[in-house]
Order: sequence, then C-alpha cells, then structure tokens
Amino acid sequence: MIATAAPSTRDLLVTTAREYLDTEGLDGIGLREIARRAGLSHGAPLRHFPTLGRLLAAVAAEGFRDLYASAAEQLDAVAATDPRGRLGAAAFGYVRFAAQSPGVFGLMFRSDLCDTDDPDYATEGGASFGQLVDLVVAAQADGFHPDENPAELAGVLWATMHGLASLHLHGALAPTTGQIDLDTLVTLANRLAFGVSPISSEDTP
Amino acid sequence: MIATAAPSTRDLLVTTAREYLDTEGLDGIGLREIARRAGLSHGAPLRHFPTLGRLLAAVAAEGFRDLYASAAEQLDAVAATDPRGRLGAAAFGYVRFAAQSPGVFGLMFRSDLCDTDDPDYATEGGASFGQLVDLVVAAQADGFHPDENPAELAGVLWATMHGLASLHLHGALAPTTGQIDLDTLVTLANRLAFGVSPISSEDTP
DNA sequence: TGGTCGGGGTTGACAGTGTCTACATTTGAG
DNA sequence: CTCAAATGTAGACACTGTCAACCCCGACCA
Repeated sequence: MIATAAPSTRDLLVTTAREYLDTEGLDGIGLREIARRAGLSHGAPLRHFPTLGRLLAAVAAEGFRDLYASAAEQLDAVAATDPRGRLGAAAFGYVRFAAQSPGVFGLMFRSDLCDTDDPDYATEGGASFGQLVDLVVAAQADGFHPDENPAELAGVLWATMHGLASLHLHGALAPTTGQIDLDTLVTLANRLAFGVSPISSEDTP
Repeated sequence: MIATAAPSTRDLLVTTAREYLDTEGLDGIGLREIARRAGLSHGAPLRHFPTLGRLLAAVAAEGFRDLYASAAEQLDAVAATDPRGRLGAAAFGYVRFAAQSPGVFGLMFRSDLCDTDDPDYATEGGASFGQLVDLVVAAQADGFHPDENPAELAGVLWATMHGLASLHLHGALAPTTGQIDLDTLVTLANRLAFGVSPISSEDTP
C-alpha cells in the first residue's frame, strides 16, 4: 500500500478546523484554538502539520473537493439540459457552496492563511477549474462563443461567479443593490452570458 | 470653520500604512509596525484611532477614493466614446487600480481587518458603486439591456471585474489559464458583455 | 503672571498568538 | 525484551492589539 493515510488525529484536526469555520467563520481561527476544540495540547497540531498554513491548506483542499461536488450536484439536477444550461447550473453550484460554507470558501482564497505550496491545495484547485473548462468546451461545441480561448472564457465566467460570491460574503452587495437575493444576481449573470436560459433555482436547496 | 482636519500625525499614520501596503503587501501589517515606521511609540496610534480596524478603515476609505479616481481617469481617456465604451473603460480602471495597488485593494475588501462601521468607509465605498451605477444607467439609455434593474446589472458587472482582480491577485488565474495578461481577460469580459467594443488598453498605462 | 487642564506621546503591563525545544509516553519491529 | 521512532505535553520566546498610568507642553483663563 502506498498511503492508506493517517488513522485519526490528523483527520480530527482537519475536521475540527472545518467545524470551527462552519460555526464561527474564519475570524478567530488559530492553531491553539483548533487544538483546544480537538481536546489536545496547544503544540499537538505541529506533530501532524509543520505549520498552521499547512493545516489550513489541507482544510482548503477538502473545500475544493466539496466545491467540485457542489457543482456536480447541481449538474446532476439538470442533467438533460443543453451545455449552456449545464454551465449555468455549475455557476449556481459555485455560489451555493460559497453561501452555505462561507468559512471554508473564504479560507480557500486567502493565501496569507493557506500555505499555497501545499500540493493537495494546488491539485484540488486545478481539478475544480478543470471541471469548469470541460463545461465551457462543451458549450463552445454547442455554439457558445466558439472562437474564444476556452481557458480565457472559463476564467471570465469563473471570475463572475467568484466576484458575486465574494462581494456577497463581504456584505457589499446587500447595501448597494438593495435587498436582492444572490440567486437573482446569478440568474441575471447567466442571462447576460447566455442570452436566455431561465434556470430555475428552487429545486435542490 | 467646521473641520479643517488634523494637521499632521493622524495623516502621517494613514500615509505610513499606505506606504507599507504598497511596498510589503498586507501580510505583516499591524499597529506596532505602522507606529515603528512612522517613528512613534507603539501606543501612539491609539491616540488617533480607537483601534487598528479604524485606522485600516481610514486607509481603505482613501483607497476607495483612489479607485474612483482610477476609473474616472480611464473615462477621461476615452471621453468621446459611446456609453458602452465608457462602461468598459471604467472596468479597465477598476482592475488597473487593483493591479497597481494590490495592498490597498486587498485591504478594502477584508472586513476582518477594516472596521466596516467606519462612516467614511461606507460612504466612499457607496460613492464608488454609485459611479458604476451612473454608467450603467447611461448605457441602458443607449440600449444596453434596458429592461434590467440597474443596480442588479451594476452588481453583476462589478462582480465580474472584482472577481478578475481578486483571482489575479490571488495568483489563481496565472497557473490555470496559462500565462495570460489580465487586460486580455478584461477585454474578453467586455466583449462578452457588450458584444464587440474593442477597447484598446495600450494607452494610459 | 500664574494656575490648571487636556490632547498627544511614551512606557509598561496583560492576554493572546505561532513556533521551537526539551521531555514523557506510547507503540511497533527486530 | 529492547530500542527507536512516532506522538503528545509543557514551557519558553518573540510577537501582537489593547489598556492604564504617567508625563509634558501648549492653550486658556482669572
């Protein structure tokens, strides 16, 4: 066997950190706090991660897997639709994940907290982007801006959803655009990008 | 006179903080470090700001003013163009500011660092968004998605540029989309939103 | 002129952090 | 059984933000 992975404590730390993020947000997160909640002494985490940044990078990598899953879940819910509709569904999956797990989502893009040298972090992040590129390529084959560079196209679409999620979590959209539902903005973004494609969002909460 | 404002020290602190952000980024910023660079004792800043968050909020508010100016500068450079072109120019101004002042830009959207209760912070942020809404309204009068809610439309456009800037600063776009110029992505985003409108970006560096 | 009063600067404390080192304990292999 | 590696603990160190006490100087007023 190559790596059946650690049995317990390392995973316990990641899980504990994640629970902290889900309940408290990422404001007061820290090595000692995680150790405390895991019932360990303050130096214990350093036996499994060389630094706090690596621990958080592991949490973020798991977050990228969940993000991928969230998009895939939305894709399954509209499996039969056209490629453009699938792209829009993945967009919903993206911002839904951010809205439901603001702590981990925020962590995933905080390079001052996550050690970006962590190989898992880079791998999972790339896989998530690859999922998007595949959808873009399929949409292009269907006539959606077929002459554009797929990676560039995916980058812009990613940025739109990422910006909506980030600004929403920052609280910047609510006071400026009035009390507007995030789903409304995502729907509008899809409409701008795809012309029509009225993707309902009331299913699969 | 109502408020000819403080003569020196308070402004010195803001300026020093800003210089730190411009040179070192926002990683090691702190109350004591700012005081050190300003040639003051570690407790001095608290005579002018009740907390670090308020000091940074003041810096961020100034950043919003500069962001507004950066967009206005790009607008002046293409003053004669159609409303859609002006909207695209403002978009360039946004990401240019982020690319040229990554420290302050990053700070402006970090609610864990900035005290968002600061009135200046909210005011300047709102003014910057108002600038965008005005441009959107003008574009709508010109036939650009005239039936959409202006605030929602502005929110989505803002999010796109904000996402591009954020992901770029995070270093997420470079490894995934290859070595692609940020301006290329902004141009593409404009093309997706407006159809054509080839805004040159080589002027006004 | 003399007194006082407060804004602004300094210094030292306190609780908290991440990380390092020394030590103790457990555990598995030879 | 022995020994060594892995794992957990406890204490230290340098650092942080914030608070309280002190101090000084300039403005104001009797």
